[in-house]
Amino acid sequence: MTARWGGARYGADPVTVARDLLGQRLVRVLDSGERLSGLIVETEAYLGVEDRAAHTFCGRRTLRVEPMWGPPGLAYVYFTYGMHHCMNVVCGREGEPVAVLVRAVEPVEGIGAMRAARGEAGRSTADHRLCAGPALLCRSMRIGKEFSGEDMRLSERLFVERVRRPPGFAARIGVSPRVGIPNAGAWRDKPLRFFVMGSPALSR
DNA sequence: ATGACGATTTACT
DNA sequence: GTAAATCGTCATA
Repeated sequence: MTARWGGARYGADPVTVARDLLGQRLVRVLDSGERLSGLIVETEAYLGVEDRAAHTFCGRRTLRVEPMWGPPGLAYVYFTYGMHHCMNVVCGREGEPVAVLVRAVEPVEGIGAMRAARGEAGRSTADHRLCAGPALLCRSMRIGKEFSGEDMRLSERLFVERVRRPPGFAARIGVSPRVGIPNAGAWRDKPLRFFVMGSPALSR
């Protein structure tokens, strides 16, 4: 039996959680019982009320972002561009609306089901590209808005499993500015994106 | 009630 | 490289 990742770790600050999630396994269990999973290879930290790029900038608290104000370990899933979903892991202390966006996963289990979930586009997609982007991983792993607020510490259908990182893993972690936030002023350039250097499953 | 805008992806010039 | 797709969410009125 594989141990779950998480517990008190979710309560750390978003930069720490973003780095610690790299190399761990994101698991989605379908209603059929089939497991879809992959190793997390790319994340971004969103720092809450001060962070102009965050949905909770200036303390915004609406129905959509309510999970971010909840206890660490909840999922926050939002819909954007009229067609895409993106998944976050809420972290920090309860009442501190910070989170980590999961941007890319390297598929491990359920690759056939992931490809099927992509529909026509999946046919010509290489395994390592099935979850190479925040909206792609939600589509491939069937993570929709119904998972916003899901408690990943307890859920049987969406959670993170602990993976033993290989020696020297920390040296393979790269850092860069976040993707797709050109209008966030000084926050645009802050080094809050973390990724496994050399992974073929990175976004874009 | 209305208008502007996305924490993106894909297709096309 | 640029642009289209497409609609929920949020701010303004």
